[in-house]
Parts: sequence; C-alpha cells; structure tokens
Amino acid sequence: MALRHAVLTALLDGEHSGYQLAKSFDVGMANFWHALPQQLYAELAKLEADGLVAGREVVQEARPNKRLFTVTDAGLAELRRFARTPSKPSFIRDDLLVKVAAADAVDAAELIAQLDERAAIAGAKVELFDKLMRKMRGELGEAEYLAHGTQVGPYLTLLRGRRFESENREWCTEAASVLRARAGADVTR
Amino acid sequence: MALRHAVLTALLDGEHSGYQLAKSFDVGMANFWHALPQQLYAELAKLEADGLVAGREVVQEARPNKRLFTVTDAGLAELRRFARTPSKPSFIRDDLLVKVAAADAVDAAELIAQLDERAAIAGAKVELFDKLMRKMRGELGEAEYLAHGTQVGPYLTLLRGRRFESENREWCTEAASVLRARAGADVTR
DNA sequence: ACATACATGTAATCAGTTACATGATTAT
DNA sequence: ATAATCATGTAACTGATTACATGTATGT
Repeated sequence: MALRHAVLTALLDGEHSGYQLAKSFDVGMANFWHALPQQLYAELAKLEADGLVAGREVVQEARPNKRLFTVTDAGLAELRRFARTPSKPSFIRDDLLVKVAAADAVDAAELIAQLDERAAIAGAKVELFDKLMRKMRGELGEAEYLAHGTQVGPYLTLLRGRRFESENREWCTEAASVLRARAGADVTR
Repeated sequence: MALRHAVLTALLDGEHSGYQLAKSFDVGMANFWHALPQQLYAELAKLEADGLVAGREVVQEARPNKRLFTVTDAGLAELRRFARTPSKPSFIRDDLLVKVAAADAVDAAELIAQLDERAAIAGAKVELFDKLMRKMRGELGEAEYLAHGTQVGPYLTLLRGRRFESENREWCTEAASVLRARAGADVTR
C-alpha cells in the first residue's frame, strides 16, 4: 500500500492538485512508482478522508476550479511510520523482457524493432533526468549538492532513475545487435 | 496480461509443475516478472482450460502426486502473437525508493540501515545470476554464447537482471554513504 | 520435537487498468 | 476545424496479495 506514501512524498515539496500530480508522477516519480490520474484522484480523496492531507479549493476564471493538497502533521507522521517498516525487495514488470526471454521461439525481426524503439525511449528518459537534475542542482556540482543541497531525497531517486534508464538503453541496444547477428548468421547459412 | 506469457515462456525449456515454476520464478524470471505460487497454480489451470498448455499427472510414492505442464502448439502460437504486440514501457515499484524520495522528512538512520540491507540482497542476486549464467554458458565465453548458444533469450534476460542488481547495489551503497555524511555533518554543526 | 521440502489449491480482499463522462480555454 | 491543456471524477473489470487449508517425507 505504498501509493499513498508516494503521493504524500510528492506533496512534500508544496501543494499540488490531482492534475499536477498526474503529470509529475510521469517524471520525477516514475522511476519507482507509477499511477494513473484516476488512481491519484481516488487516493487523494482517501488521504483527505483519513486526515493525512488537507485540500483547499482554488476558484479560477479562465480554467476549471481546482483543489490543492498539502500534507498534514498526521500525514507526515504516517510517512515517518512507513519509512520505519521493512521494505520488500523491488520488482520490475516488463513485457519486453518476457518477449526477449522467449526470443528463441518468436519472430526475431519484430523483437529487434521493439528493442530499438525501447532504447530510444530510454535515451529520452536519460536526457529528461539529466535536465531535471541540472535544474535541481542549480549552481552546485553533483558532489556538493549531495553533501549540502536541499531535496537530497528526490535527487538520489533521480540518480537511480537515470542509471536505470541508461542501463536499459545500453542493454536494449546490445540485445538487438545480438539478435541481429544471429538472424544474419541464420540467413547466410 | 503478461503473466500467462511469462508462464508459457518459462515452460519453453521443458515440462514443469506448478511447484517448480514457483521456485524458478524467483530466480531466472524474477528480474522482469514476479508471481506467487497461488497465482501460478491459477494461471496454469486457466492456460490448460484454454488449451495453451497440457498437463499430465505424475504419480509419486514418497511424495504427493504432481502435474507436469508443457506448452501446446496453440500456446506457442499465442506466445508468438504476444511477441508481435506493442510493449508498454516497463516500470519499477519500489517501497525503498519511495522512502529515499522522502529522505528529507524521515529518520535517516533507519533509511541507511535499509539501504545497507538492500545492497547486500542485491549483491547476493548478482552472484546468483553470475552462477546461472556460467552454468548456461558451460565451456563457451560470453561473446561466443551470445553468438551461437542455445537459449539466448534467457541468457539476455539474466544479463539484464545482473546489471540491474549490480546497479542497485552500487546505488544503495552510495545513497547510504551520502545520507551518512549528511547525518554526520548535522551532528557536528 | 521442529523445520524444511514437496505439492496443490480456495476465499477474501486490495490494488491497478480500461472504458467512459464532462466541459471550458488556448494554440495551431 | 482540430488538437492539446486544464481539471475531476465514476464504473466495471482484471490482476495481485494476504490469509487460510491440507497432508507426507526427510533432514537436524
């Protein structure tokens, strides 16, 4: 039941609407948790009912009204309690890896195309994370930021996401080239 | 709906019982898919009902009887169809990363302890994957195996898992040392 | 005696996804 | 005109987790 804690964490750096969360979940948070807008709206409603976040209505003219949420003291306490509970080892779920595991039994050309596509997506994520990290660091170098910056938490998780996607890109490229080489060898045999 | 395809893939290298699958899912498959025994038994039953796997009863004396499953032609066709569908980008779900993201608001000592523990777990996984890969390669070197080995699919996914866990271990170690340095600085301030 | 491995499930609940629904404003 | 952005949800369904249930054989 960590979605609520991911939401509380996302709200630590100020008030957000459900809509804003839905966006930021696809950038800073997406390395370790993912959620659809509907889930976030539902979770915010539950968190408010439980007194862990407080919402305030903001009336707008040119746009629909919105509700901005902040973490309450009870919410902060809940987050601290959560941080003390044991963590279960993480897991990945990846359709593409399932397909690669079945590489010996399925169409190679199609797999290669999907690996190339995924490598490109991962590359774009690497650049996005680099940008976010540069922005967060500001004037400071990485070592300095890690030592003295505010928001080490988010910075560390961005670092993790950056490495994951970089790793991902490299592996997809390699796997594609391995499959290409084997397909080529089969043809000339 | 990729659990069924993960199961079909796992059954590609020969017949397995639900019990055996439950074990092997925690090693070779665990880098990209995870499932509890109950899910596997249920999925095998569904796959059998759909004619994608065939089960045969094996009567044993000293142990309970078991059912061994193999992929049918229809199952193989389904796997090939699946391999042609577009893959949605993977995602990680990790409690510990949520906690690190909230690092600035929670107890540092506890987080550090969890990061150290996770680094050790990741290290053990790296060794396990190395062992499995050596076993799979046999006499061959890695480049040779990737070029000519049977089971490139499983080998490539083990490679991915190996790198993921290695990355994980490094990051956990670094994150812990960053948090330790900051905690130390706070104390002496 | 106690734990672990073997072997297979059911039932209840919780979490996540897909599909649907509404409606104004701004940019191309 | 068309698409994208802002803004928030409901309803139905599928997938995953937790708790429970059973029973034998082997190792420490």
